[in-house]
Order: sequence, then structure tokens, then C-alpha cells
Amino acid sequence: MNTEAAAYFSRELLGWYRENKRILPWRMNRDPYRIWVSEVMLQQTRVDTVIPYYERFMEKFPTAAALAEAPEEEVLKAWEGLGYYSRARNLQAGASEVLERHGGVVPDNKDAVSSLRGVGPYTAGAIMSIAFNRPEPAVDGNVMRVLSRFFCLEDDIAKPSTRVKIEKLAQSLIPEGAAGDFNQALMELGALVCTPKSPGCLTCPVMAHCEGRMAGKEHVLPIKTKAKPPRPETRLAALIVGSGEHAGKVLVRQRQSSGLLARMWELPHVMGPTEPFGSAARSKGRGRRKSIAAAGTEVSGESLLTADSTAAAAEGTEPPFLQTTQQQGIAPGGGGLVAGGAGTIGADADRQTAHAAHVDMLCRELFAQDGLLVRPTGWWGEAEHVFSHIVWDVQVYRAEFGYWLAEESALEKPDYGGSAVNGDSQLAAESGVSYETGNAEEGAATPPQYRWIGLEQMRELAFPNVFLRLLRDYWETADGFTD
DNA sequence: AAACCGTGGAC
DNA sequence: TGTCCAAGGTT
Repeated sequence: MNTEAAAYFSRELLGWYRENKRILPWRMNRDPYRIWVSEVMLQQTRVDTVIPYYERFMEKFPTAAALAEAPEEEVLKAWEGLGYYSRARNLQAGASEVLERHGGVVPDNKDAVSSLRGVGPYTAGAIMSIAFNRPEPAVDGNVMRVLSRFFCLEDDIAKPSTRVKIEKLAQSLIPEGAAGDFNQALMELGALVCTPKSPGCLTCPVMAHCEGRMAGKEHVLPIKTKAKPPRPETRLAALIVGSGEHAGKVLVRQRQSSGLLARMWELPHVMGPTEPFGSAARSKGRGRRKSIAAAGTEVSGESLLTADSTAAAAEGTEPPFLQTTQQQGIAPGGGGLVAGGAGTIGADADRQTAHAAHVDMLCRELFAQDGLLVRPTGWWGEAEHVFSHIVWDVQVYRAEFGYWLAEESALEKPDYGGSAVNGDSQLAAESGVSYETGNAEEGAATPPQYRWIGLEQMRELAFPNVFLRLLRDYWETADGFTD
């Protein structure tokens, strides 16, 4: 590579940055903890989205020690809505390591920083360079785009090997004693000028020697293979409003310790029919009639039984409300988030049939998986939720609480994690209402991952956005007298 | 290497 | 309305 061009690039870019850098909350000082938090929040997340979260987070957890000692629930709540929630739990785990192994001080040592949970090659480089001015590269999407264009690199930036290659290049470009500013300059240029769609070459400080532009490839670079589209899933959720001592409260549950939305709270729900049903599927005109006819006409047929519910039937744990539910049919519920959308009598009939099949499945699976017996009373609404790799079509049904199956009969016992560090397992005991019995003779204790909550407890528990929207909509429209 | 992990803005 | 993708990390 041309040493002259490299020196030019670094010099001009650094000069440009020092004149044009944005004022951002994490640029107030070089406190490595503040830098660390900002870099984790900024992973796959835009600056404008991060700023308010960052301000609140730093006020609540101003030091690594404060973060380490906070209840996990509070940390997740502070992260609620930001997404990629393992970032929050990893950050707290990292803070605990810093507290225990480094006396609460983020170490000025690349290997030590890299070993922290949730700190990968980019974040380690960012912390080392920005907080400690160490000459380490910090290669993110911006950097790969900027360098791909300037040096006209046609490697696929979706490949891990490309990041490694660009890291070496980036490190070679760091000006003496200016690692922090230079790395930030690279990212700032990518964010403000050398943007993905329409790069602002005319205002670019290094346009004159940009090989990508000189080759007329500024709109083609960087090369990046397309991501696989997310797979559709139908989710059947239960909006269970309590009566008696739980009047006006809703039954929610906490997800297990790993995987999607780990440790977040949600409405109880189960996987629906494989064929999509909701608005997303309808708008694409895919397989609607077929799936509904197949699922609906034979409500209690073998085709609907999963392995779990078949096992439940074999063990005599078939939910007793099923037959009653089917005979009653499903009446349209009120307060839906999304209008039905079916314009014809026939479509309405199809919807009713699909709802009946959903209700059957929801009832069976909640009973089989969690020993929770409910009686659905009507369709309530739906919501779409797009993850990176999945699209949920959530169909929400209102239901009345029946009872909890005695614990000995529970068919599955997933890991719900109770963190030893922060004493989550004490939450149930502190709440004082976790083990009361249901209202049926068979009634057993509420399982530890479930809670009855009112609107007030929404402030304490962290929900992913899809359930946040559904629950807020419920609290707004609930009349407080029925159910 | 490839899949898994959220969410919202911009165009 | 669909598509891209953002200061990525873990498994």
C-alpha cells in the first residue's frame, strides 16, 4: 500500500475530526467506564437512540461498582427498549469482574479488557484507544465502509476474515499519539459523510485521494452479501386478567436465562401453527385459506397435537376446559390493537375458524408446558414484532384463569435462572404473593417465573417492546370492571 | 463459518 | 411498504 496516501489520509481525517466532531455525552471526559458503557450501547444501535438511554444509565449506574451491585432487574429495566438485552447482562457481568478483579477500575490493559463479558475486538479497541489512547484499531461497520472505499477494497465485509484484514490496515494508519481521536474520526466520517447510501464525497476531507471514488465505485463499495430474511412465526399469547384477590391484574412470566429475550418478562404465549396467519402473511397473500382450513375443521384432531400435548393426553393431563371452549366458539374481543381486516363474510368465517384452532392450541400448550389451565374467552388483538432473524405475528387471546396443575405433574421444567449474585430468587418471596393458591381444588402454587401484576409493576419489570405495546394498550383500554 | 441475538430510522 | 442497516458479540 502507498505509504504516502496513508499519511495523507490519516493527517487530513484527523484534522477534519477535530473541527467537526459532534458533542456527545460520552465525549465529556475519558472515564473508561463511561466509554465502555457507550460502546456497548452503540453496538448495532444508532447514536440518536442511545443518547437518552445513556444519560439515564449513567445517572443510575455512575460507576462500575454501582452497576455491579445493582439488581439485574434494574439493569434490564434501564435497557428496556434498546434491544439485544444480553448486552446489558454481559455489561453487568463485566462490571462485576472489574469490581472483583481490578478493584472497580477498568484496567489499562488490552488483554484484561478483551476478557470482559460482552467486549469483543471492536469494543476492546475502542476502550483502549479512546479511554487510554493506546494504538489499537477499533473496526466497526463505519470503518470497514470508509476504508473499503478509500482503498477500493472489494472484500466482502460480511466475512469475519475481512474485518481481521481491515483491522491490520486500520492499525497501520493510526497517527502517533492520536489513536483515540483517529479511531473516532474514522467512525465520525462514516456516520456523517461517508454514509452507506449516498456518500457526501463533495464535502469529504479525503476525497482527493479516495481510490473508490476515483474508480467510480463509491456507490458499489463496500461489498456486502445480503442477510437472510427473518423466518415468520405465529405466537399465541394469553391475556389473563385475574379475579378475586388478583382482580384487575394480569398474569405475566419471565423468560429463561438464555436465548431470545433472555430474562425479560412477557405475556404467556406458545408457538402457533407453522403456517403464518396474521397480517404479515395476508399482505403477502401466502397460504392463508389452506392453513386455516387445515387447522380449523378438525379442532381436536391428531394433526393439531404436538409431541408435548400428546404426551399430556397420554398421561391424563388433558386440559379439561378444551371441550367447553370449542363448543362455545370464540367471540370477537374488544380493544384489539389491529382491526380485523377481513372484509367479507367468508373471510370472517375463516378468521373465526382460525381463532378456534389457535385457542385450542394455546390452551393445550400452556397446560402441557407450564401446568397453567386457562379458559380463553375471545380474540383480543395482534401485534407484529420483527427481530433480526424472526418475525413474530402475535395473536392475543383473552382468557380466564383456571388453576395451576400440581407441581409434581408439571411436564417441563426449563431453566428460569435465578441469579445467585443479585438474589433474584428473593423477588418472589419479597413480593409476598407468589405462592398463593388458585381458585380451583386442584390449584397449586404459582410457579416462580409467573407473577400477577398491575400497571404499577410495569415500572419494575423489563418487557420487550412487543409486550410493552400490548400491555400499555391493555391498561389504556381496560375498563376495570369486567373480568 | 454461520446462526443467533432487538429495535427503529431513513429512504 | 419493503429494504437496509447501525460505534458487534457469542456460540
